[in-house]
Amino acid sequence: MPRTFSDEALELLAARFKALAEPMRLKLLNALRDGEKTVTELVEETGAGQANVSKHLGLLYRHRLVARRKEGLKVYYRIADPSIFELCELVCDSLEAELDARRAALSRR
Amino acid sequence: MPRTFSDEALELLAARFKALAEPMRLKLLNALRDGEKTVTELVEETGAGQANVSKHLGLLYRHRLVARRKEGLKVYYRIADPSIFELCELVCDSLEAELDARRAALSRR
DNA sequence: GGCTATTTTCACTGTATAGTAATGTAGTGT
DNA sequence: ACACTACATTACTATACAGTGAAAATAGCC
Repeated sequence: MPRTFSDEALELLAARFKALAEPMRLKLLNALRDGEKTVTELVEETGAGQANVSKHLGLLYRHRLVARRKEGLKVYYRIADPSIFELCELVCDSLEAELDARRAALSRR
Repeated sequence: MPRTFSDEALELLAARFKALAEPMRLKLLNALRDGEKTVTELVEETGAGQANVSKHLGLLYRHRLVARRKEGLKVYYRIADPSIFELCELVCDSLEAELDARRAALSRR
């Protein structure tokens, strides 16, 4: 039984997808899979600029996708919504199926 | 056991999320839940401009999220990847949980 | 108070894209 | 051939935002 989506619901849905629609943000989320990390650690791990990482983390935080904890000078970020990874798995499955289909379409001609 | 995501995988993932990160496109996909429809029908149902609908459908088509079938003058679009709706359900659940949390946070102070 | 380390914010540039109007294209009927 | 319909494409404007470097905030140390 499909849920019915109001216009506002669609806006919220789109906003969340938009928050996930950036490779850098996915990279950050992925880096947080094995536990909380500081901004500096994330900068090192991703190779991105520090201001850039901070901005992306801020956005993820506003979307409640990550949470943060301040300890002295450092700020530790962590995943706040583990359902993200289910999402990614689902999409990956679908992407693989799509690639398989394209491959099959190629070899068929 | 978490899947490991390469940089390319993250790009592909982000690209798919981006395709879903537009309320109008979600509206179109939602409108296609109950079966295939023509562009004109979708224009009427969404209230958007024809060129706009056509462009969005083209993008969804390139992403293999919808398929199309030409019959005379009309083009019938349909959902090509039903996993989209699982995605939306997942995100909606998460959004509801988030809203509940915010509500609770408000009443607590 | 200064001094350093960590993170955020600001100002800017470039790029991508949503929406729209006009034009193009293909099929249908006369 | 002409006109009409359905859809796609083009050209344009406006807006959003990623990335970057510099300045500003924040917190600990001497």
